[in-house]
Amino acid sequence: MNYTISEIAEKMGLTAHTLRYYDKEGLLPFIDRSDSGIRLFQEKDLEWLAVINCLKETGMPVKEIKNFIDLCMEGNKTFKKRLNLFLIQKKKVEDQITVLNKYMEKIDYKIWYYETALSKGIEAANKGSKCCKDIKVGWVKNCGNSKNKKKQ
Amino acid sequence: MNYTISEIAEKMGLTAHTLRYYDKEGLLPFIDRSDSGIRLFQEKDLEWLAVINCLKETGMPVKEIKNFIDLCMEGNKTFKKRLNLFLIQKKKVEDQITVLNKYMEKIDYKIWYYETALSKGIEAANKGSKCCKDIKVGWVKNCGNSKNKKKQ
DNA sequence: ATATCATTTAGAGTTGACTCGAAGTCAAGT
DNA sequence: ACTTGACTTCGAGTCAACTCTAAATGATAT
Repeated sequence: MNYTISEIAEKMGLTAHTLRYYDKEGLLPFIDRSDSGIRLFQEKDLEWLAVINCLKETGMPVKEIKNFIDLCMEGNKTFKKRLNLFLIQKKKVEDQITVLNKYMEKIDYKIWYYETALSKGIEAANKGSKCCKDIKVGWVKNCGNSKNKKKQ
Repeated sequence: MNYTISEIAEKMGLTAHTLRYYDKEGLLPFIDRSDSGIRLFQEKDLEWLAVINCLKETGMPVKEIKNFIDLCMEGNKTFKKRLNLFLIQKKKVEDQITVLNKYMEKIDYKIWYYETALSKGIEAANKGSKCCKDIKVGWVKNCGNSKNKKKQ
């Protein structure tokens, strides 16, 4: 059974415009067409879209996704290259998660700072921090006048 | 002691252009200027930049960062709003990490798939998957042999 | 003091990823 | 047959976030 571009757009949380754009960019060379040129999406295409979506959501640009699709179209002889591509992508996602966790610490410090300042006053917040020394100096106070420092 | 825009750009891993762009967008209202109009960056500004960087790297658009900076400039009476902003941002980062972990599973499956196909053949990979049923149908199989299509 | 290099502004250009509009074609319902 | 609404392509427009250029001024080294 076939689906229209709108049905697929709906299922994938995209617009039909976006799907046509992806097609134009060479991301969807596998979709069939009717005699009159209308795209006939099938169940299997949802798998393709899921992988494209995975790569896109983990930060791969459209052009690189196209390269991957091109590899797929070349057949089994590109397995090694594709494996490598996913190994690289895995590393990138791991790095992204690491970075996000790092920033999460900063955000947690800010939350702690503001909560302390709100409940006990600014002085307590400025004195109390034992964690996150790198951003210890309240930059509340510093909205204009500090002495401290250092960050990479 | 003061730093030039280039020194700060270097330290922050940005370009001087980008810093001027941020300034133009209202992200750096706190930096001093010399009589002749040259920006005089101080240690304290590195803290500001670190927080701006944190918000930017966790996906906050420049315009929203500006709103936050504006709140800071209004002084202590905006503490509650700022706390709230960071609580929202924390939630967003948690969500991002969750999503990335989800995609990581898909990537791991792909890696497993290609490794199995490479070491034991495609059939084994197509039969063996117990996990990730949603992408179980080998799209390896589906590569290349779909009837055809058109393309712009 | 002169050359060289950095800084300033305003504004234009680039890139990536859509997003939309026009004009035409196709398919389903009455 | 006709209307309506979804589909098609092509190309232009939008938006965010830079990125660069030009022309002028500032700072530094010889």
